Amino acid sequence: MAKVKISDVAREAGVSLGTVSNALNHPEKLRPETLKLINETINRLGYLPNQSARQLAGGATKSFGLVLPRLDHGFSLQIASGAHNEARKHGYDLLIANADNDDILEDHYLRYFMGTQMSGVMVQPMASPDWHPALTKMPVPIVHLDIHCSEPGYYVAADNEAQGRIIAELAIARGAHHIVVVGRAAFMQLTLRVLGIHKALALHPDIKIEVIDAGEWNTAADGYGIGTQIAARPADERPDFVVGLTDVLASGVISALVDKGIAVPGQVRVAGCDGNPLAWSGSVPLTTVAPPGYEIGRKGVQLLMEQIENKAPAKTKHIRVGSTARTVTAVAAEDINRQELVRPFLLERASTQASSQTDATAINLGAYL
Amino acid sequence: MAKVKISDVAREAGVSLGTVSNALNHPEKLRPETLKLINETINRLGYLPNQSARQLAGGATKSFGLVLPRLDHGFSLQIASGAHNEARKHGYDLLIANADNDDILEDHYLRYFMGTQMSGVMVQPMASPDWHPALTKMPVPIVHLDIHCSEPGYYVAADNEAQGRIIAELAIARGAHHIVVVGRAAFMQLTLRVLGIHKALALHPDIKIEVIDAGEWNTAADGYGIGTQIAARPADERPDFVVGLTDVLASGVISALVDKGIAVPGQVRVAGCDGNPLAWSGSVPLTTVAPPGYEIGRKGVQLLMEQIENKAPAKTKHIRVGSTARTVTAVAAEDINRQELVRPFLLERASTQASSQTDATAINLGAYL
DNA sequence: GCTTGTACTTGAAACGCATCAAAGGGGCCG
DNA sequence: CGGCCCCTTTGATGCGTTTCAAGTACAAGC
Repeated sequence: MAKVKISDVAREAGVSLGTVSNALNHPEKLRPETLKLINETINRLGYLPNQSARQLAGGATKSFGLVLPRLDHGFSLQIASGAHNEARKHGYDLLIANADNDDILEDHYLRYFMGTQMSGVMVQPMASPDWHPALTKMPVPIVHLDIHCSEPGYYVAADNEAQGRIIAELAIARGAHHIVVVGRAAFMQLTLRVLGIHKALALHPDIKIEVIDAGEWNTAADGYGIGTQIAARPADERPDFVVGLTDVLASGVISALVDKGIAVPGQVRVAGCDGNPLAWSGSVPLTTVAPPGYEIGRKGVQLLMEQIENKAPAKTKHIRVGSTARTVTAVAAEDINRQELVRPFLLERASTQASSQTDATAINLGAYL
Repeated sequence: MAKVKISDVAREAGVSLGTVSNALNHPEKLRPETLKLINETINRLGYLPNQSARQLAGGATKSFGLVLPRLDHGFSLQIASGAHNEARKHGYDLLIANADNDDILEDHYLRYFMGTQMSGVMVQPMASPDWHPALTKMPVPIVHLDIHCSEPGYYVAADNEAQGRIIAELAIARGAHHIVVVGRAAFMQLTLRVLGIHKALALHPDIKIEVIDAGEWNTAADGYGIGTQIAARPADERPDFVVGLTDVLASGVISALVDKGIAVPGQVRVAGCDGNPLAWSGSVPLTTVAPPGYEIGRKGVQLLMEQIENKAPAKTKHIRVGSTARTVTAVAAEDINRQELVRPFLLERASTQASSQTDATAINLGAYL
């Protein structure tokens, strides 16, 4: 089953090689009947252009590459979705690679994309702030997502500090006196969230704050452990507000509390960070601050386009998405709707009910807060 | 910022073009010192091999393409995850494209992948049973996922009929007298589920069964509508068991019932199909039959490998995954754990509690059934 | 010193296509 | 009928690699 090449089509159709090429790339240049003849021949022979050859001969391809650390994280999916839509809008393809939480693989795919004459590449890097400056210097536009660092380059990230602030303000608004933050700030993103919380609480010295490490991976089980521990405390040492640095942690905490007979949100309120639909499962609806993944993906592609279109683009550009409370909410909620990532319909119900109740700066998805 | 090419490296390192190529592809052929010199030069210049040229000159690449209808569907993600792991195991890359529920895009990406000298391509096609036989004839191994049809080719799919049977048996085991199936069997997969249910119930003529169309898209809102309608019935016309053809539908039904004051599972039990974590959100834990997405992805890659390695592979091969109750459960549960798609930890708890209670053939994720 | 063998290295050819300067064909005008 | 212009088609050239037959250098063996 030898591959059909352009010259086969040309011979079969009785035209020249260049004409077939034109039929593919500049159909408007051909006489309609010639075009039709060629297209028929193409279909008849089952011809498929060799992309490698096209790219080699023609230069850059109209496609972007996106390297994600995992595919099963809602945030990454939102990024992918936003990037995809924006890319299509500009007529570009988007190819996605899963680095599977592996630095080596991430690097591998990144180089692969850059070597494939992609018009641009985006990464949501693993937690390495000093991420491969070598790759940034390559002659391929690259945008880093969900990360900020001081290296020159293009970055789009959620304002994690603002997320912390929002959560803290939520706690304050709910009259919290004793807040426990659960999770290990293993990544810059998480550190910033904690920082935001602290900053917001600095104005309220009367509120007691405690940060509890939950183990290396911030799993639901870790959260459950901490939750159990909290439940075991005498009532007066128990916090009235728990913040999970991730939704998954918060989810574990809630389960533990409920299991131990502590009412949520009756006795203890719990909130998370991430807007991670995968953590909102089971009996654990969660109030959360969602970083605008969709928007980050979109902005990323826009930055790529900017680099492509401007001959001499800025060397560095940092974009922080959702730096204000209102933006975080609005964008995130809109995203989720748009993507049908979570029961949009229930979301709708919830927001209708909640709208008059408070100017909540977080998405309230359930009745737990 | 002109791109560095292999000839630049060669000149700079004072060796010939072919030697640099060897350094990249057959390092064992070079004298260690030459290799070192070349590698240093490569790093110094920031050389990145042009993949297009490599592929053009060298033939197939060790990578697979996977075209998915959506990225935000848990099932597709499981497929991606399984395919990814299996591909890496064989030393192949996996590139993913999002067809965004668009036939045109699906076709586009498919052709793109085939034209990129991919070693093989996999699709989870939109619901077109007579899917593009033209592409099947291309000289690139292709595997269709989650679909069966009579065209020759390679297929891996969940046994949807078995899923229906499992749900029905579950209902029977729970002592159901009146079952309502909610959803429009718009796709073959859904039709098969309904068929499975009917077949299983054929042995129980005493059980009343009703199928209610829920509108074109089987949304949560559709489910909510049906749920409301069911709730409005006089108690004796109300079913005691509702099956959502998808989890999303079931999720909507539960919400409606609960909103209207009907106890779930007290008065009405509800089950879904899909194993879709995204539907298990909020206050809607769900018993569901999960098709083994991870396994389907894995098997798909295996079929690809089979086609690649055998010179004269079978023309057609259909694989049905999870045709027995036990398999469906085991694989799915294992998957979910492996991928941390849903709070694996809670799953663990649930299964511990449930284990002695019944030989449930479905994943029981909550207390609702 | 010559041969044979070993261990690397060389560079031309080919991969399949897009491009573009040039050629071809036909209509229109004078 | 000739000249001109426009529309369409042609095909040689080059894209950056890999490959592989041919070449080089050096060592060992006779």
